[in-house]
Amino acid sequence: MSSRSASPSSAPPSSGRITLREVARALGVSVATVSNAYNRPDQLSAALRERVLDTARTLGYGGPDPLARSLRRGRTGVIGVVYDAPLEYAFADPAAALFLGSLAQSLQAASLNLLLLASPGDPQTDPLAPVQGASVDGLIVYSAAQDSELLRAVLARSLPTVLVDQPVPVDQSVLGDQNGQPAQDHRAQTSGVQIDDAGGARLAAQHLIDLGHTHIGVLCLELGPRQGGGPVTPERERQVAYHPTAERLRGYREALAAGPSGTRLFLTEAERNTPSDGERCTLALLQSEPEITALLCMSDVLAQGALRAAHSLGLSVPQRLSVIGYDDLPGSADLKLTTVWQPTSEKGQQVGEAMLALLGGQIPPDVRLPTRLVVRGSTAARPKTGVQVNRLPSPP
Amino acid sequence: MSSRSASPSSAPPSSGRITLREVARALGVSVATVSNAYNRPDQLSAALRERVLDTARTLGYGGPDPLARSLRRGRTGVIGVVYDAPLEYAFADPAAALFLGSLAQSLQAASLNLLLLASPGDPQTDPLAPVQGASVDGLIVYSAAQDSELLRAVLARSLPTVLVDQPVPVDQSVLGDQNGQPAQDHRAQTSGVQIDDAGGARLAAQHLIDLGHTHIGVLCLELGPRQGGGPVTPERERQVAYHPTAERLRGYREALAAGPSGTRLFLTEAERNTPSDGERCTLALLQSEPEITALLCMSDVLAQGALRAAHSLGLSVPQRLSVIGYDDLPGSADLKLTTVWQPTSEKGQQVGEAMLALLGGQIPPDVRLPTRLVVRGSTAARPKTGVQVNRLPSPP
DNA sequence: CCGGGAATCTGAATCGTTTCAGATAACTGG
DNA sequence: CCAGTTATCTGAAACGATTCAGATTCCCGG
Repeated sequence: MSSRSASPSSAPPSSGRITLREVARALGVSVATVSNAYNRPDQLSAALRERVLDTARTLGYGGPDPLARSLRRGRTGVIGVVYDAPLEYAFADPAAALFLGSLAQSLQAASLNLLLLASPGDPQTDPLAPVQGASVDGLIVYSAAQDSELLRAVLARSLPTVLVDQPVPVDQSVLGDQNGQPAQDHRAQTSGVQIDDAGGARLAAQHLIDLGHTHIGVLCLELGPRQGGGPVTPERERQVAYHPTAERLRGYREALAAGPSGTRLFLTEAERNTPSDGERCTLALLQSEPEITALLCMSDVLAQGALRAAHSLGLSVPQRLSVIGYDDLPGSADLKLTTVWQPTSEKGQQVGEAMLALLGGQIPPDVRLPTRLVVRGSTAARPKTGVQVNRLPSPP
Repeated sequence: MSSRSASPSSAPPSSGRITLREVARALGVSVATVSNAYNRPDQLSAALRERVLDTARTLGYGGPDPLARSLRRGRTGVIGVVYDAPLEYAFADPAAALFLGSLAQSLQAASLNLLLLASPGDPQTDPLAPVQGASVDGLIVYSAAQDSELLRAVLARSLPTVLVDQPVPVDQSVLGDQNGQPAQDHRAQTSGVQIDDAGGARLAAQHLIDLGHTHIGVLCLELGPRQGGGPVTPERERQVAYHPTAERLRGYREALAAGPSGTRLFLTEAERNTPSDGERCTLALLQSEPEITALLCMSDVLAQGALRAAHSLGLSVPQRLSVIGYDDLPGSADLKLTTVWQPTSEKGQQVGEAMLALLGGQIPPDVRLPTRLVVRGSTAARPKTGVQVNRLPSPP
């Protein structure tokens, strides 16, 4: 009724996706006006705006292309989460899931979405490509080996970056371009959030020592990327690349050093952080070191496997074998697992807030969150008897 | 030594982020050449390419901007996953995590990354914004209420889309623009992957009926978005918006209809899919319907809560109370939970492959995967005695 | 010495927006 | 009726790349 004009120019806009320009042309207005109809309603009359939106709908135009908009505006509304293992591992780990959940929540408040950036398992493709090619406003590194190419690639992007459970490297060491170029001070854009990994580990080991255990098995998380697991040689221990693993190990050793001199640690490395790997490691470890009466596990997930192994070996927990985990997952209380609690959700929130601060141009201070020992039913005093765990039934 | 020229034009490129153009200018070559140095090494001499890359490094240029590249190329390398609840829920649900993991894996093979698109819990912000504003090559809908705005927004983007556990709506009903505009045939870009939800549910209910149970409680997943939980009225049941919930309910009812006429179902709806909600619901349900001897749970997570509740009430499972779950999570075997297995990982893989096919211009057929009943130790015949579960101790 | 083909490199259009700096028109009060 | 606002709308320059269609140069056999 009201609109008199409709199709002044009859230039065939052809097929394909409709653009702002075509809407503008169809109405005989400028593209700026159409853009304004979407982004700044106050810049045009309500009537015209209505007509624009109507025409857009009729033409099947779904609004400004997000990509072009991002390019022009300089912001994408996306934060990348870097994970240096195949992504399915991330989801398989409840602690990671919990962390990501709370991270996502705190970022969502600022309308930011998470882009999952994982190293492909496939050795064909370049593991750095995702990080280098991602359109993001910021990066969060959830786990990367110290001094790794991946970490370097992240910092090279000079984006706001938050490092989780990992120290922020000093400039020179990590960005050592042989040609002395300063390569931007990435430190100004980078912040760190960590937990007291070593402290928690120390408490755990101390607990076992206090209970009188002298032969303690340690189920380690991966020491470095893609290696394979198994007994840990001193040499391998020296090369530990993952910071949390290194710290927890350090904590264990510190407690040991402070305890009675006869106590010994038997290290084994899980190939992956899964219950079945924990189970496998436990079986192997107990087989080769039958005097072990307690297990320090670097995650509740591994501990769960240890419990399973103990069960299948007929070793009662905690009477014959004490088991202690790390993380304190939601399900661990049900298992009566003694473990080291860490504020996983709060960590996610802190990381989110640090990112928000960085995006806002501030430089938030590094955060360090506490850990705590939660004693439940999976630990007890070292069995009094002559400790003959020997002659294990071979696993079925 | 070799390079003779270095800085012909001395126009100050000023500060900020370095661009392709500035690298080109510094070298005195065209931008096309610099671009080719990165994207088509065969288009320039190795020597020049080396010089280009060197200069780029010196200047601190980190390679072509992903955003601009995506705009020009028309591909982003990102697939959006739409989840119509706050994201922290997604991560809290092991089944979702499992699914996402395998999905991510299958997409990673094609160098595609996952962008998590969740409805913000905050009612302030537009829940459609993430979907409308995401720069993606395709969308995967993990859970959305039927006929919802969200689903409409997804389809309106006319991108390759895969609907998970949800029927693909027919054109007209969902895209009914009042002005008869056809609005693109989105069906050609949309594919579906589902499981036999109803079938699995039927088996579960049948199992309980076969065991002689006549008063069966049902712990439902959310029937619709943001509601609140509690006993399910017939009216509410009619409005169930989530497809899996509807289907499972249908399966339960079908088995019931085929069984002895005295059997009754007592429905209650969990507010969220968490163990503690399952526990809460179970307590409430048993309180109000003490004759219940068996529980059908729509997820293993809820079942886990049910087990916890039973434990705290002193009801032994399965002697006094049978519990049956849905999903068959990795941890459920440990709990001896009888449950309905679904191929969660395969589902993720199928969804990934369907997306790949769509991106490749094909139209993959809809997929429907089977479910199976896994009988473990949490179900048994209905207790013979006069079933006096009455006089429950009030929860502490 | 010449025509033709390969090897290199460049100009300019394009991707689809946003936004700044006006231009035009309409209204205000004096 | 005019200067000064205010309300609307537009032109054109970014944003940072990719890519197609040449333009040059070089090399080679004839």
